[in-house]
Amino acid sequence: MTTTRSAANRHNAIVAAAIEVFARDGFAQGNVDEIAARAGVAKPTIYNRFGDKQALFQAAFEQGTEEANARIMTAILGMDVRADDLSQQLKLLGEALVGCLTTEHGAAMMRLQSIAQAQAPEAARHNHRDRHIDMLAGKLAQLQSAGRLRPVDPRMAATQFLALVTTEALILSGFGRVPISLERIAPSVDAGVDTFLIAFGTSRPLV
Amino acid sequence: MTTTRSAANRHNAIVAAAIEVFARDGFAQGNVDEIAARAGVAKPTIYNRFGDKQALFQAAFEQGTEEANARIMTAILGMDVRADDLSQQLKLLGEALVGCLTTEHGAAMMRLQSIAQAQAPEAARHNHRDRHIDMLAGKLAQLQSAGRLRPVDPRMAATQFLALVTTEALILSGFGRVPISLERIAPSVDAGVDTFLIAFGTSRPLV
Amino acid sequence: MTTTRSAANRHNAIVAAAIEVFARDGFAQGNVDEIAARAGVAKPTIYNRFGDKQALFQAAFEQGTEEANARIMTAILGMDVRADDLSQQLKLLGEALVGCLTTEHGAAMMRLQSIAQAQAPEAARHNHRDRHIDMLAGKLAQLQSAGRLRPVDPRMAATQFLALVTTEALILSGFGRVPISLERIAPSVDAGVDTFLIAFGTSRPLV
Amino acid sequence: MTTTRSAANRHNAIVAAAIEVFARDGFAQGNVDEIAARAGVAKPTIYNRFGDKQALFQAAFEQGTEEANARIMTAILGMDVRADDLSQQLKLLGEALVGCLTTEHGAAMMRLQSIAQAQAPEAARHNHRDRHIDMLAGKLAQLQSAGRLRPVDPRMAATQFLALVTTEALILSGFGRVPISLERIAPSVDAGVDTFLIAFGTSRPLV
DNA sequence: AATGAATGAGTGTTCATTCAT
DNA sequence: TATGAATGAACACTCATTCAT
Repeated sequence: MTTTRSAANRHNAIVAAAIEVFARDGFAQGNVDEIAARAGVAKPTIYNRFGDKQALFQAAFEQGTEEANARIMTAILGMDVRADDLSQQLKLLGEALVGCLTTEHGAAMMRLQSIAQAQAPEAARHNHRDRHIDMLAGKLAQLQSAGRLRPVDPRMAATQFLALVTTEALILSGFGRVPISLERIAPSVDAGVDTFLIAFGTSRPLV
Repeated sequence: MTTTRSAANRHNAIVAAAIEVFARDGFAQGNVDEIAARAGVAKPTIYNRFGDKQALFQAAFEQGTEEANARIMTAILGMDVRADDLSQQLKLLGEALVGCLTTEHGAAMMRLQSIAQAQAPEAARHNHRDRHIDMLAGKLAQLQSAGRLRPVDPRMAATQFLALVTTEALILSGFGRVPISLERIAPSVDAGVDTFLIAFGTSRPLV
Repeated sequence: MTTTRSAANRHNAIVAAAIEVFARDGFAQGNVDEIAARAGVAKPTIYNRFGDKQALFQAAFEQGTEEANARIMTAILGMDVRADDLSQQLKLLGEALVGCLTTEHGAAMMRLQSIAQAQAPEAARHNHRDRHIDMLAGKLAQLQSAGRLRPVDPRMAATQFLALVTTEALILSGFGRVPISLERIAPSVDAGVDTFLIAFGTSRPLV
Repeated sequence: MTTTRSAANRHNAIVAAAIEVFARDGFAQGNVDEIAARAGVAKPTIYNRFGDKQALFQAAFEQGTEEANARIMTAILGMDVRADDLSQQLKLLGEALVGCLTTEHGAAMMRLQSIAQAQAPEAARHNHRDRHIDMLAGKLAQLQSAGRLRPVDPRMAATQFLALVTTEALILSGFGRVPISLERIAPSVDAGVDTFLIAFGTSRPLV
């Protein structure tokens, strides 16, 4: 009670600082001193709580991933499968997903993701991508049941949806290094959705 | 003739060693001592020729990229737009492209690519992706002229082709960190081509 | 009380070691590793406390200069302007001043002085020579008031006193590099005082 | 005959470059690469001709000293012991001597001198100071014979003359590091000569 | 539990010097 | 003889990690 900053506060401050620093500088270049300074704690405090640099990274990565994951899940869950304009719904979803990457935090997480890939492959498994695909596949299955999408393997469709819709954003953003505006990326999202609907929709366009 | 190793040999040995080491350990962790040892030269030789670690990385990255680029260009150029079975041609192309990534060298280059992204964004521009898309777009345009693909923007189609066909390989391989077999990835390539042809082909499948 | 070496101890040990090493080897050749070893600390301790080699030199130079300065000030202040034998007083002063240079520490400081001159001219301003001249001028002014020296500009007289009395010692000692004994240098000190008194005294010798 | 630069030319160019570089940067910091570049030769050429860095320094120091010495000797020899105005003659001499230090080359030589003192004490013996004192003593002896100076040990008088006249210039110039103008230093030269004449002249001033 | 200070182990870079031509 | 290229040996400086308090 006397301490102005609770233990949880400290913990969060450290993790937040670690995300910033690791996302900016990578694992090897990320400086524990700077993390401590930004978090407003002494270095040994970090070591007392996290053990070593690798574990600190892990913790930061996991917590950050969790947050990003929650956002993505929310976006997917938010899609209204009963709305009239399916194309628009999918484009909104696509933009929401891409938006998760263009966010400061989202970009940082992408960087952490690729850093983790290089640094601690086992940790990188926590990317939750399978969960996103499952959840999206669930939505697509509903659309199939409603006769609004062709009845193909929903996980495959979900995977390809993500590829069509997000790849360009990933590349343009340099995998999270360069911030990109939604305006810049929207056309490729829309084009991805269009292609997706041609391939998987039930109302075929003229040849 | 008398010297067992010419200057060019040394240069290549250094670059090759740099690619290996940087691809495995990243830029910051990549050890110049080890690069020198692997190349069989003294450390100052590297500094004499390349200036500093960053420039060495740049050189390695550019040369490696050039090689990978050549392979990809060859794969694209090799596609026979007049062959009867378009689907098979595209699948062969897709597998060739994915093969460029599953190669030892290709994987290394992908790792360098993402490292460069983090380390020297301006350098990472040398990834030639636009050239690949242009070249592939050229091929697709030919197919459009022949009435075998719908007449849509060929660059957009090329971009989406690459997304559909290669994304899964990129993700499964952890962006080059984990080697993947062609067998493992072939299904997703084929599925990507199938979807591509449904969306962009002229002979529509049954609904 | 429990720690055998307090922080201040460490600090002093480092500075002392730095003085020794820099005085012997110069700035560029002076090895931080050796300074650390002599001081019985780890190298990073030095860098933590002083920042870099240049700052370490500065600190050593300033502290050493301060000490040498104190000794010289004491010598000047110690001169008794009321003693009967003025010549003897001045010779004692001269020998004391020269003694400050023949000391191990004094010689080291002279070397540091010339090293600093080359290395960090702005730092070398801390040589306090002006203060010595001022203080000596004060003493000479007292002697002038007492009618024991001719009434000329006391700072000029002080400057020339120092030149006459110490120049030979400086040169013989190779500016601090070679230790010289007081016996060896005393004659030139005495001769300097004699000349000084002929020029500035009030009781003229026979021609 | 075919080579545009003779061997002697090369030699001189190297020595000149060495003087510049060593005077500016000291021995340890003086870079052989830069010396070679300034001299327009390859580094091994220097090593072929001089052996090692130390020998190169020695050679540069000796040749430079020789030149400076010649200038000083000329100044001393040029004093007219029969001129009416002795004071003026001595002041001209003093200014000439000080001028040898304010020269670009003279200052460089002073720096080399103190560097040599630190680097190779045995080499520093080549400073010819004793010769200057001898030669000046000879002049003073002539003046004594002519009854224009009191008959005291001429070497001692010469030594004190140099001290009185040049010390201030040495100090103000930071031993050659800072260029000083003759105007700035002339007063102290004149004052030194005045004091010298009071102490050693035969026509006494009023008390 | 938190910290100021210390440290061992490295790492990029430089430079005098030497081969090979 | 002159040189382009190579190298061994250092060295300043950093940083994750740990003591002592």
